[in-house]
This record gives sequence, structure tokens and C-alpha cells, in this order.
Amino acid sequence: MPQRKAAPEEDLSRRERQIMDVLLRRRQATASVVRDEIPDPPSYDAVRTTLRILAEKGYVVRKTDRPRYVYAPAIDLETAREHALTRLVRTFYHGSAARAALALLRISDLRMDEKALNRLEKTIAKFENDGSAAEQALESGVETERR
Amino acid sequence: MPQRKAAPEEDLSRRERQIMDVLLRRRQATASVVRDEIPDPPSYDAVRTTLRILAEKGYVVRKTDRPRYVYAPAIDLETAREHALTRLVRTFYHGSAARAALALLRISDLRMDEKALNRLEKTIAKFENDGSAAEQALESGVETERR
DNA sequence: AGGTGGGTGGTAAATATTTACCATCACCAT
DNA sequence: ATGGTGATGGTAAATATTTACCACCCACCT
Repeated sequence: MPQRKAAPEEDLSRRERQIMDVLLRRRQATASVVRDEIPDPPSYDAVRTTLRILAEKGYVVRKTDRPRYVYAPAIDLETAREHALTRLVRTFYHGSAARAALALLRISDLRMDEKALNRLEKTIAKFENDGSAAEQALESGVETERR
Repeated sequence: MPQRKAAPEEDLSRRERQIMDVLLRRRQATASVVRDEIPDPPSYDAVRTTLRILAEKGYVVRKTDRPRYVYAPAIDLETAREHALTRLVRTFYHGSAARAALALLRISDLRMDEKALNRLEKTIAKFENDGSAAEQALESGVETERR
């Protein structure tokens, strides 16, 4: 059945992912900085080893800032962002980036006029009813209706 | 150092997360449906067991739709969405939901006027610098045509 | 009624991940 | 130049996850 080739971030284990997240946030970090950012932190050794593994797997690059290493995501940040957005939209908004955006605008510090937001919402609804039925084709099985 | 208590989704292993994603997307699913949605799919047995474990851990609830089980995320969908948004914003947009929203609008099928987007971007920048309220940056830059 | 198909729970085995340990190297201050 | 500090690579041990297997149960058919 149809399923995209496993995206890189789907392949990461729990710790690997946590570490990757820190690196993405900070753009770069040493092992000990990474450790400090992880909730329920693993040992320094553990972090260091995992970083080594990530480097071997090619997810992370290291530059040797003399006494120690500094690690950074190997992936271009902009690309990583897009992946994350796509995944979010797919998982939570049935593929509608616009709806996700709307939700974010509502959350944002920007105090947007509620009217404007509602207008935008209407526009989205209208737009999505109109044409993009094709996009939903894959979604056909959703109504595993309960009784 | 300050670090939030491990969010539930940070605690999931790779397979568990993949399975959870499917459940969040579809709202509910049987083991075999879940399996079909996972890239590089594990065995049916594996999925079933993992679902059982997720249920034990309380991340998933099952209702017994006679011959088989139907699984669903235990978490309220809206809550899950917010978590995901928050995490995304935090990881990729330095906490600025507005910037994330902007990126999504750019990606969306909505063909928004590039000028309107730039206006919004300016507004965000301004707002984030000095905290002034946002005005109507978004004002109807949405074209009515679709892709 | 008996056989079959497709599900279940429980558990063991296989793998993968995570962590700990250790011997060693470079730098710096004495 | 030497000893201490703080890092490193390699590897083994401990855990956790993932997968496979099995015995049984129930609904449905013929």
C-alpha cells in the first residue's frame, strides 16, 4: 500500500530524536549543552555516544572546536523546517497547511482581530470545498464509522 | 537548567510514535490498518503488540468492535494538536507562532498575494521587536483562484 | 456439529538502543 | 617537562524495544 519512503526523522530512536531536537533549536551545541536541554537527562557519556552514532549515520556533523566537538544537524535548516511543517500538516490538519496556519495565528502573540481570523477561516473553507477534492482521495477510509 | 517535564510524545519509542501518528491522523484504526500506513512496515504481530503496550501505558484506548479491536489516541485531539504546534514552534521558530504561521501560509494551496505575505512578515518583525499590536496585515490578499 | 479464518493474550527470543567503563591524547599551568 | 583536567574512541554491559510464536476463543459457514 502507498507509503512514502521513511523520512529520516522517522528513523530516529527516542534519544536520537531528543538530541536532534536540541541541535535543531540551537543550530549547534556541545555534548554537555545538549545534555542540559534534555528533559530527564541521560548521562553525559550516553549523550556523547549517541552523538557519535548520529554522526556516523550522517544526521549530524561535527567541527572540532579545539578541546571538544561542536555538533550540528547535517540537514539544511530550511529543509528540516519544511519536513516538520509537512509532517505536522499531514498528521493534524488533513493536509491543509492553511488550517494549520490559522491555528498558529490564533495561538500567536500577534493579537489579530478575531474578525479577520474568522474571515480567513471562511476563505479557507470555501477554497477547500471548491476544488481540491483530489487531495483528499487518499483519505477515503477515514469513516470507519463506529456503532 | 530549566527543562519541562518530558512531554508524553517525547517518551515514545520509534515504533510507538509511528503508530501514534497513524492513530492521530485517522482518529482510530485497527491493527492492520495501522500497519498499512507505516512506511517500511513491521509485522502485524509487532504492530498488535505495540498497540497493546501503548494501551497499557495509557496512550491509547481500545474499543472492542466485535471480532477485533479498534484503537484510538487516548489524548484529546485538540490537545494533541496544541502540543504538536507548540513543539514545532519551539524547535523551529524560536517560539514565534506567527512566523511558523507565515511559513505555512506560504506553503498552503491558498494563493496568497505575495505582497500581503510580505506585509504580514513586516508586521510580525515589528511586533516582535517592540510589542506593538498587529494591524490588518492579512487583509484579503487571498486570490480566489486555486491551483 | 465440526472445520476454518481471523482475531486474542501471554510470553519468549531477537534486535536495537542506551549507558557505563576505560585507556589514551592534547592542552595548560605549574 | 610534568602532572592534572577534560576531552576522545572503542567496546562491553545493561535495558528497552521490537518481533515471533503459540494456544485458545468466537463467529460463521456448509
